[in-house]
Amino acid sequence: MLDQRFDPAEAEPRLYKAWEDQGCFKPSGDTSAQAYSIVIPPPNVTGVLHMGHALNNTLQDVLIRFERMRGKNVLWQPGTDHAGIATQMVVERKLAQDGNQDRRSMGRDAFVDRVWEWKEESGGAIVGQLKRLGASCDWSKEAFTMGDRNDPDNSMMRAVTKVFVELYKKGLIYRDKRLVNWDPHFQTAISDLEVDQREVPGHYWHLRYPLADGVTYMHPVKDEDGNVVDQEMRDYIVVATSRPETMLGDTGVAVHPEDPRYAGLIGKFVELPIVGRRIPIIADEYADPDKGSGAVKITPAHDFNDFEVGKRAGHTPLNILNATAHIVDGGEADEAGIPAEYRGLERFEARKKVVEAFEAAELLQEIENLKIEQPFGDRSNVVIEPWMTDQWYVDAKTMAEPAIAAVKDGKTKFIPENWEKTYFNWMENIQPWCVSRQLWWGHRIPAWYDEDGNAYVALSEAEAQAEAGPDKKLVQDEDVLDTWFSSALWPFSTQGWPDKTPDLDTFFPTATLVTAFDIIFFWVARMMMMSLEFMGEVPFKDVYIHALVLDEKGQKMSKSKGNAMDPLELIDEYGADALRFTMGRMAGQGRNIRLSKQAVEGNRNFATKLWNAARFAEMNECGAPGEIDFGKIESPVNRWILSELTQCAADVTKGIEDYKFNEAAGALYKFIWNTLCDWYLELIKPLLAGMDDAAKQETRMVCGYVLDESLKLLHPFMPFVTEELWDRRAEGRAADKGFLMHQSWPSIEVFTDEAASNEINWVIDMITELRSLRNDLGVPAGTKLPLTLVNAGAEIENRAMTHEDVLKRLARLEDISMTDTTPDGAVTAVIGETMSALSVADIVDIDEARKRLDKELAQLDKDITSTEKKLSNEKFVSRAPAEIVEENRERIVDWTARREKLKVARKGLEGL
RNA sequence: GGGCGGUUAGCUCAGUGGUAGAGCACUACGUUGACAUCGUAGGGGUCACAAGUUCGAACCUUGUACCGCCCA
Repeated sequence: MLDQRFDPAEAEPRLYKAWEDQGCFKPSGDTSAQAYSIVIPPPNVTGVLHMGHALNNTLQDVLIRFERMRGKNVLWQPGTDHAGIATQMVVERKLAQDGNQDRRSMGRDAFVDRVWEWKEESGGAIVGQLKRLGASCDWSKEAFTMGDRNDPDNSMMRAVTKVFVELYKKGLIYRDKRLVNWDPHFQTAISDLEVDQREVPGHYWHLRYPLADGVTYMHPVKDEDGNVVDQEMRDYIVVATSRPETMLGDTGVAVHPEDPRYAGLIGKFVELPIVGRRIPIIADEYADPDKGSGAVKITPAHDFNDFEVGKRAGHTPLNILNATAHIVDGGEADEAGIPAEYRGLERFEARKKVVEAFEAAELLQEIENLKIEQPFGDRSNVVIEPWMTDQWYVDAKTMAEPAIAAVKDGKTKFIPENWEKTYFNWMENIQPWCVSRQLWWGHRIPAWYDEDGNAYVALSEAEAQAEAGPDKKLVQDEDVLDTWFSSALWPFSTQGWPDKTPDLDTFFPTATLVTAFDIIFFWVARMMMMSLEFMGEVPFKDVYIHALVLDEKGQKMSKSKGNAMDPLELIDEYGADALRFTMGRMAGQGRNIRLSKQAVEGNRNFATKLWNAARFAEMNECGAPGEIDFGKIESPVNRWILSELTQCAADVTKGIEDYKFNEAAGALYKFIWNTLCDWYLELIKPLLAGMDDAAKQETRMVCGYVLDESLKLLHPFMPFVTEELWDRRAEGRAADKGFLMHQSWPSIEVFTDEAASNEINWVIDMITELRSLRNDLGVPAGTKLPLTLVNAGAEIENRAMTHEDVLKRLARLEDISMTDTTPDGAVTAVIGETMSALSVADIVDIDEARKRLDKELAQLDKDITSTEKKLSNEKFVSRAPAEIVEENRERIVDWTARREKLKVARKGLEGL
């Protein structure tokens, strides 16, 4: 006997373990079947499961379980990525907490060992969390972007090295000195995408740069409204900056070539305060006449725009910051002419001191308070500095071309389609991809330098040495590769590439990538580029972009806002099935998900409802019949539920195939709750309790069958409760057929029986309307009333007699009788097409009965009038499709007949 | 500045041209040997606004307003 309710906390771990122990997640290996593969977007090895993961992996698991049941040879490839900065950060922090040496004093090898130890002990917690969610990944193939520490020859490592070397040989990787986003905290370059542009309160300092050589000019003076009222003579030019300390590295001042105010100054010089350097005033369209003073200081070594301006003007960038964002010392400081008291100052200290110096020299014109956009490292939360360094770059522009073409040609499709635009927009404006990072945790760059600084890029040190010649002393590049460089290879590196393996043959390219939009740039684009370059094929046919999970108020969840919901807490409280089904029901295309606890609770209730339906089946000996022959089913209610079931199967299948998860989940919810539980189980109760053994047997069989098929259809969304019920119901099943997750997906052929549907829908309408009438009249819930049908006609009378038990039970009727004349002392109503009289005697509110009829009559009058008007419109009749016109005509007929009967009923109430 | 999306019941959202829907919340009533994590019934909407196309618009077009997000 089933318990009163499902206990997810007990059942879920047990079921997951059973699946895993039996190897249920491995591909079937059936090579005659179509292969279907998904690679998981590898979560950070430092990560913990958040709502985004929960959604992302639920949807993947729905697809995977669905296709597995459809008989495909299915692989869901799991794994984690090594998350260069994040992991290094975690381990460094841990070292500090434990009072150990920092990484620099312990040395590179020892530190990297320490990171591996951390990874093995506490990394990958998220894997266990994915299991709690029910993810049916093939864990025997779990991969890691850094490969296997104990196997230096592992393919994940070799893949990265091979790709780097080959791209270098093709000229698609090169070394260059450019500005990068420099994180002074981690002392590494980071990508644009790891930089958060945040709007913060800041200042514009308006600085006066004195003109050199005694030059003066007339500058317009404006009044409060901005009108020019006067001219004044100036011996300085004003520049505005939010970073005054960078002036130490200024190489010029730019004005717009067509700005009349400064036309005479172009080619003149200013004498840079503090450092005393003479720098030119140049014309460049970058200077915006409407912004600030219209003149802008140029610091090529510390600003991306200035870098370009400086290049155009032929300036040599002057670097004034070191790797920790302190003012330089030594040769570089000498070159820039930086006074001793500024050297070695931290950047914000230097800023303060520069401003003070300008103030003291009466060169500080104004401090404007305003919001400024400032770049922050998304991991370090410190202000990022544009900084000149030598880095390795991938020629992304060249590699993007085939990746753009592949989507244009439809080889890879985005769903929803409009994300293509985002992809194209980014790909078409792609910048060189800086792939080197000044970290220790990651794939070491396979480049060696001789003493003259010549680089040798090779698969191994020995090869590099061979290339350089025996006399050269080589040193390997200190840097590692960007984590995304290795995850870009994920769809094929996880399948054994560069070796030619059966898995690679079978599971590459993958079927679908499931991800959120924010990773299109990070990852999708890069996988496209790398797969096309090295495999000659797109990595996946479909890219399904799902929503973000927001809180109830529609805000992004974040730890700092404190509005984050923990999926594991929700799983603890309501079960993984409830969370998954909630995600599925809300995963409509192109819309974000606002998650609330209430929603999850509602879906937990849905699981309980299903559980109790199974309990009902158990109590009534509705076993597990396996396949049944629809042709032999006789009773209308059973034929009706089979047609509803098959329609549901078709809808669920279509929904998942089209990535319309909400439609699939919605169809299941509606079928199981509103059709199966609310009606079918109620309608069959008299049959199950009745004396007709044949009907009873048939009903038991159909009920059991429908329940089992429902479990199959629901399984991809709610794997645990369905598997548990499948197992608990196994007793009646002919043979042990194993796990539900390995059953065949139901057929999508829809079984229809219009006559049965009409009959059952009549019963349902009858009951609904009688209940509504009783409620409106204020009939006490427990009171049984006699019902009389007046002039109902043979078909209706037959139906009423056939379904007498059900009608009596569900509409609380004393009995049902037929008559030709309206009985006295009864309240009459029109139910369906039938005048019906409920003998309610004095227990009802006759006023309410009249009101009810008046209301309905008024509504009918309105509907009839407006439809008549429509039909009298010649244009409607001539232009609208014939079936629509016909439909409206039929409506009029039906409504008019109903109105006549209502009028009679209303008249009957006059005397009461 | 460029792009994308949204605006439908108190809330969260379905609804791609033909009688406005669901879940939650709310109100009333609870009886039936699956289920109170439940059942039955009910109230509640100028589909943001304006103009247009159409026999007919929540849906198509244009514009406006407001709200998100992405990119620069």
